[in-house]
Amino acid sequence: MKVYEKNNSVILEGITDFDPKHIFECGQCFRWHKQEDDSYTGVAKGKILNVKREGDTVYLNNTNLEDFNNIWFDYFDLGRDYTEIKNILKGMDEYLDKASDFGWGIRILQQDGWEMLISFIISSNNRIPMIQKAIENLSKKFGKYIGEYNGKEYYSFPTPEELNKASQEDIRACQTGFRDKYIKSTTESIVNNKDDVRRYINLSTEECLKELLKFNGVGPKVGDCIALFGMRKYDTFPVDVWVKRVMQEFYVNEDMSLPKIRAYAIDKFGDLAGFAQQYLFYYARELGIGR
DNA sequence: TCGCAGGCCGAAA
DNA sequence: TTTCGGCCTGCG
Repeated sequence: MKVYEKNNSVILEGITDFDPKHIFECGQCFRWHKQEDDSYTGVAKGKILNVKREGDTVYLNNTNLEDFNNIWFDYFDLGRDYTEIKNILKGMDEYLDKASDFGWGIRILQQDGWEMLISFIISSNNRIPMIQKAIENLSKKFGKYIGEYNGKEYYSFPTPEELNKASQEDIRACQTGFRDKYIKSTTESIVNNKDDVRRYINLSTEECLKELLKFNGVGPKVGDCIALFGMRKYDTFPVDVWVKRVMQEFYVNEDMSLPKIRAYAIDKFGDLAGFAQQYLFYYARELGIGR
């Protein structure tokens, strides 16, 4: 892969296993929006970025080499060999073979743990457009104005201290619904205890999940998502309705409970469970499997 | 209309 | 330990 900077863009030539649609629509993030030219614009780490792919070239627009090296290389998990991951998964069974071909360009973003914590609390029993709207509202009300890109204003996700200024009513006014009390309680707990969820990255997967489940509004599925998408715990397997459907379609009985499906998958896919989950989720949702 | 959506909480079995 | 009802909100 050749990397160079040109006109406020960083260009990645000859890149493999990278597709914006697959990355931004496989269920791991909520702040990236598709543009008219099929590129995606979003906010991460307090920066606005636009991502576009043409063949085996990826354009990271509105950035420079310094930010690429300090931020985006890790954010897009570019140090990991996804070709190898897919090869191992393909060897496991025909369903993963198909699913990893279908979502060939998926990468698990290394997102901020705190943002994942609040985002996935909002995701419970909710729809994706509503989740996106609520996160957008919280950012606009309590985050910082970052700037404008293509005529649209962007705001950073609020820090724990910034969000702690919001009352429960303020939070509900951002369209969070009944999850307002969970967000308030979780934010308060973090600020009052001077906790930093980034330290959870250093914990074992088991310890990490145990800590996450202490927060109000975080159950098994939400905890798994935060651990996988925000804490680099790749040996977890979040079971949402789509994953449940695809697992029941291909692997297990119709009546198997969620915790048992999770245990089955972690046992079967091991250290690559999180990656398998992403390929299976994207495959199931795009094709409407089990509906 | 009313069920339901990328679940969780608290109570009850 | 596992099961169940209720829940903001907006869409089909």
